[in-house]
Amino acid sequence: MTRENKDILSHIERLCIEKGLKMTGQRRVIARVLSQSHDHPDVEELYRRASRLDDNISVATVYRTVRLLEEKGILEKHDFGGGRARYEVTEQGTHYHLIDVDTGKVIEFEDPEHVKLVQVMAKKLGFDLLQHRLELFARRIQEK
Amino acid sequence: MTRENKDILSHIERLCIEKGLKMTGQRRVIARVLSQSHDHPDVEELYRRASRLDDNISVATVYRTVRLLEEKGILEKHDFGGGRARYEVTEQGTHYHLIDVDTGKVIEFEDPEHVKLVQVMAKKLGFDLLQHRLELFARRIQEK
DNA sequence: ATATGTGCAAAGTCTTTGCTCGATA
DNA sequence: TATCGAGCAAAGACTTTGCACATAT
Repeated sequence: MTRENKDILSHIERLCIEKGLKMTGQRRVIARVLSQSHDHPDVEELYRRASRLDDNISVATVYRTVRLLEEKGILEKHDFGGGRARYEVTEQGTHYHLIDVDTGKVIEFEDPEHVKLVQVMAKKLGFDLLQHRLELFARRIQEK
Repeated sequence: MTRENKDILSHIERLCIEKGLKMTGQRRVIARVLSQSHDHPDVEELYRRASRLDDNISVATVYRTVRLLEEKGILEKHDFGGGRARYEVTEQGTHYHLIDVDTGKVIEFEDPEHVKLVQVMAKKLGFDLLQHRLELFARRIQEK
């Protein structure tokens, strides 16, 4: 990889370095792609985006990298149906997903009250909550 | 299939008949297995349980049957991680899952208030809620 | 220099499907 | 009997992995 565009580290690249990961050219590209992605791409899509920046990347590497980043807590893996895993950069603070069943688009939203609520739910069942997910499958309200 | 044990229809078999499904011996067995299962088995496990009752069943048929029953609304498909789909009989009234991360066990619970709450959430975002899922990943509280 | 990452293609999982035979309504 | 289901094995879709080579630290 050349030096151009390298002085500015992407957000994810910084996180990778903090975690002590060896930064290869491929990982830098994938990190950059992830930093610029504000949706929930699957591996195939990440591979497509990464290849646009650098065609020296194999899909196997994308698979290996997302797994690595997930283990490091940098990425989150989701299953929104459709058979392929989808990824997004871990954000601080829980957020939820509403999936538009007609378009497949995912809308994110937060609800701090709900976060407290589910902790109480778990406690009532005798558990300490580690993680949770709330997913709404819905259809846009028709306005005529 | 012989007549033995046939006079008593299982709960699921009754539902299948109501939906107008052709009841083959295999479907009857799978229906019986499902009626007796109060957990969240995957296809492999259903196949194992069905084979115990009748070894004339192929795993392909189990796949075809769970898909059919899911389409008919008799079964629900879940993804609790682990790569394979897991099934449970549809119950009236939404319920939620708490997954014990140490044992993998799934605890079901209901919360009618929460059902209303998420409908409001969706509405605020401009959507009509079709389905939703809430899953808690948690660890049993230590008492010493 | 050494440990680790990558590409490629093969293999692994889970699931679906084409075809022929068999069973249900 | 005509239609639909089942078994079997092959194919599909997504993901992982073994091996030889390349690269970061």
